[in-house]
Amino acid sequence: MEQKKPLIVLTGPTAAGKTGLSIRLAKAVGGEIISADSMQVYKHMDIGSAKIKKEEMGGVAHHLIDILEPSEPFNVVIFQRLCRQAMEQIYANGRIPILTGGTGFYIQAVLYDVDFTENEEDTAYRDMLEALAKKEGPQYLHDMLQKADKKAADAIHPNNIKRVIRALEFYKQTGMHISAHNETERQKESAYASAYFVLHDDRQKLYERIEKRVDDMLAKGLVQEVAQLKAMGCTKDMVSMQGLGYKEILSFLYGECSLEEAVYRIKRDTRHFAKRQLTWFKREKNVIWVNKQDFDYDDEAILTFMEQKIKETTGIGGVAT
RNA sequence: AGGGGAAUAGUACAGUGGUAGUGCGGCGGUCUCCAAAACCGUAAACGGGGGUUCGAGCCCCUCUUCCCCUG
Repeated sequence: MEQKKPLIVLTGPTAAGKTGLSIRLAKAVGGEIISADSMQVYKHMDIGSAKIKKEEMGGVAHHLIDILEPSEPFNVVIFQRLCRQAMEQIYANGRIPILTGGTGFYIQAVLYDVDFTENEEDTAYRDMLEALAKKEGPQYLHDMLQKADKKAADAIHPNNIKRVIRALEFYKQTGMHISAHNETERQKESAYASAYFVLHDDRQKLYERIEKRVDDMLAKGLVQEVAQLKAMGCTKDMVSMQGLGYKEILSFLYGECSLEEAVYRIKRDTRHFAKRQLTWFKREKNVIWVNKQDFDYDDEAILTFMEQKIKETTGIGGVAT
């Protein structure tokens, strides 16, 4: 069997401090950073996505940042493909990939080499189901799924139209049950010699930092950034405009709510988002929790701990190349 | 000081004398192609003390607090 290649994952809830730490880690370990972030892939979206600045990179190579126009679609499958390409390149350079970002689903897709059975665009069927859901109600679609894939239907709540549609689509395209497929995929082990770090902090502190960061974003000109995107022709239905901070400010710019209301929603929804991220990471196997409190918020101590763990799990020493 | 009104969950509000509800927030969870998305679940309250009544969040008295009006 082929030897597993090394992969370092550095994740955690939004505003936990991943970005800063990732640079230091990359330098210590001889790594390059791949962003596992569904919004930082987009150009022209710097402030709201808390994107790292060129001058903050400290010479460390970054991948999957600023690679798409906001009008372009993006999803796990695209991410997985691009991420694999980037990793090959990094291995070829004799360096180590460091997956950094808060999108747990994306990390999972790469780490467990999830099979999404790529198939040609079938938006027609999707659109048809969406229209059907609107007309007949969510229960109607769920009933369809009940007949096609009972197990999936039992597992998915009728109101969760997105996943009901995906399950139906999967059945139509492959003739197989997504419930069975998922079960198989779930049993996979990490495809890499990986160290999976989750950076986290006291909930109260995290929430405070989130609120402060949103205020900072506004001070830096988030509204202007979104206004420019709007002027470029960005609309609500684009994947990029579903990002936190973007959909709310867009709504404000369309006169649908006050700025105060928009800011309130950004803060609230970002807090909720951070909570969902934590829930996700709690479920992931083999994660190494890095509680900042336990290290007295000392980055040096955190780094030492991480290097130690990396040596244990991947066999990589701490010597930079 | 006098007159009037209000007091119900963290908050904003419901609640014929008969099992105290709703939204938002909080907390927990699901997730294998829109995931910064979508979805689900849960805890939590009648200001204090008397009285009337089989039974009081609701009626009466009183205390406390808050709001409005008038000197």
